[in-house]
Amino acid sequence: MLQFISRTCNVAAVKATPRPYHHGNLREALLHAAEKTLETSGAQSISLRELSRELGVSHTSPRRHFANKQALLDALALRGFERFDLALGRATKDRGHNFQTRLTKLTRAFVSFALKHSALLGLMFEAKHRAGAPRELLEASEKAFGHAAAAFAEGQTTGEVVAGDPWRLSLVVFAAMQGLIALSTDGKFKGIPLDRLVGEIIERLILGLRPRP
Amino acid sequence: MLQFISRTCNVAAVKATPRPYHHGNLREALLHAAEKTLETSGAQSISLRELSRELGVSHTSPRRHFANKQALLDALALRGFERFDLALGRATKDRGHNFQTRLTKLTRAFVSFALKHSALLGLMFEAKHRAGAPRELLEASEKAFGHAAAAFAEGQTTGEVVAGDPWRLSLVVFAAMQGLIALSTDGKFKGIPLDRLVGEIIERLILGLRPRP
DNA sequence: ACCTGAACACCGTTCAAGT
DNA sequence: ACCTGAACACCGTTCAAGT
Repeated sequence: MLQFISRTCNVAAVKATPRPYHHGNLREALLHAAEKTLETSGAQSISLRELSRELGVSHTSPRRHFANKQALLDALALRGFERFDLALGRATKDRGHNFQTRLTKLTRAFVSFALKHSALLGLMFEAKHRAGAPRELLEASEKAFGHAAAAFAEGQTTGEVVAGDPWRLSLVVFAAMQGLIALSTDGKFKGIPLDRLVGEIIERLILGLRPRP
Repeated sequence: MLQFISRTCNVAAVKATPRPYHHGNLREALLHAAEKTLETSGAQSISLRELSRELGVSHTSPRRHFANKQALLDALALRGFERFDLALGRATKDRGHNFQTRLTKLTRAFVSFALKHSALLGLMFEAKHRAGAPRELLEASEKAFGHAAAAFAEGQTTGEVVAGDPWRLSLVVFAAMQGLIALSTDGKFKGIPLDRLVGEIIERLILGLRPRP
């Protein structure tokens, strides 16, 4: 399986082999190459001309698959949200735990995704924020964050969570995680690794900032 | 005073008036023009050549004042953090209130800054996050966020806040705000304006997600 | 349907030269 | 000390033409 992937995706191999006039899978190849560039050199280093060069096609061929550069970035962001959704779904599918445990798993999955794909996550939110962002992108984002709302709703039925709109309650947690990542550098906040902070923050959110009466 | 500013900063006036060989204030003028572009068209639209054109100087003259484009963006981010610091400082200087009120004022100031200068805030965090970001930028960020830590420390002395490192406690609040902004679109989350959500979130953070016993 | 090549209007950065 | 002009090596996008 891994060999299959590396054979179809290996850029050098594609370049060396005499390529037919039609690439056959240019859209996929562009997205794959773009993501590699994103993770290694940042979003600003993504260039349609450079990607074309890597894939051995003319610099105008991306046009057939993406109306412009932004469309390619949006497609990359959409894939990001889809994978993000899967990661969060996996983290919450096990219902045999209490609310705090589920919430901790969910937030750890979030932080883990953020650390592994930090440039992609940045691109995802930037694309979503853009004026005139495609509807699919907003929907994909909504879907991913729905996992938290679902966990909160279930926590309410078991009496572990206060009453209120689950979406607005879950906002607090996601916001805290998203912000934690934004405020941190190198996966650390004031020298403490993020994944060590997660458990602490979740407990603080559940118990509140006020001293116990 | 306002007239003075508009006279010295008005780009059209500078362009129309026969300009001496030395601009005299090119560094300032570049930063001012760059911020205008940032707020109206986004960070990606900032171009050294275009700024030079607007100011009526050659496209190579920015080089004397900024080693490269990134240096100009960093300078812009640094100014952002300084203004951010001032805004948060003003919001917390009045000590005649309880912890919840002070915290709400602080977070409202944060959200207000974020809504007024969203592109700048984005640039600030991106610049801070960059590998090899200048030390000044990290220090300026630290200084601004110190206002929250101070409010938490004081809340502890009056028994309104649980024990613990004030920096780590304040992280929860700032993270929540930062994330709230990131997760929202157009200053709204699911149609509800951010400033309406702030009070609700602060109360939730203070009381906790758990139902009252 | 998919890809190419030439052309256009942009970039940032470097460097020798001017005031 | 500060600014300029020419040059270099890049961009994204358009469009007529090729397979």
